[in-house]
Amino acid sequence: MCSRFELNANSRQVTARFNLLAPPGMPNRAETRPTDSALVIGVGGASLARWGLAVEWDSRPLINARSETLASRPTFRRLLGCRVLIPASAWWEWRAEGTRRIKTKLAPAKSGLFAFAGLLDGECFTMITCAAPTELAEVHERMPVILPPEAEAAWVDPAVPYAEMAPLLRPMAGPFTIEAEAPPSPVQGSLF
DNA sequence: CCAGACGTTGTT
DNA sequence: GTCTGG
DNA sequence: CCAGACGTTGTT
DNA sequence: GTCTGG
Repeated sequence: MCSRFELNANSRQVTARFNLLAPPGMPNRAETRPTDSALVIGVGGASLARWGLAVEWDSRPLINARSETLASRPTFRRLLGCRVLIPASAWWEWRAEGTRRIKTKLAPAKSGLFAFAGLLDGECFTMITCAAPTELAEVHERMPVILPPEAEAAWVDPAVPYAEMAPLLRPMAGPFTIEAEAPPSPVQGSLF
């Protein structure tokens, strides 16, 4: 599921939206993929972290954590107090249509920045997922957890027990904008 | 980052 | 070799 | 002891 | 590498 997202904003906009004390250094690109650096906001403010936890049994980064089970997974359990916000403006899923996969850009219809729920492990982070609501299920059955803005401060506060935060890990209410992106064009068209 | 696809016709 | 998706 | 999981997503 | 189940 979510293996790509966007933060289409500048440092000043992020500072204002998340009440930061100082403008953060921003990622090089708006579009973030696994292992890329992304902006994360924790109890100590904003910083850059790599997307995906390193695990011993797979060379690929562990980019998602299921909300339904993360409290019982040893890999994530130790991180339940290292909660971070991941500022974003949209994310992508791939809708299966026969054998084709249609890249689809998703965002809350109410425009503006929002925050995914993440867990930080040193310099790497993972993104928490939940079931997708009906409106999005036809695109993809899962989605990243988007926190209600009023819960963002508590989410990053390690003094707040995880048990109080767990109820937040559920599908965001819509509506959403859903934009299918143009299928990739051939690198070289036919000559005639 | 890395594994897997990358295409179609016609049909095992 | 390059692109795509997880 | 030792094979298999360990985590996700999507699904042969 | 470490943990778990048979």
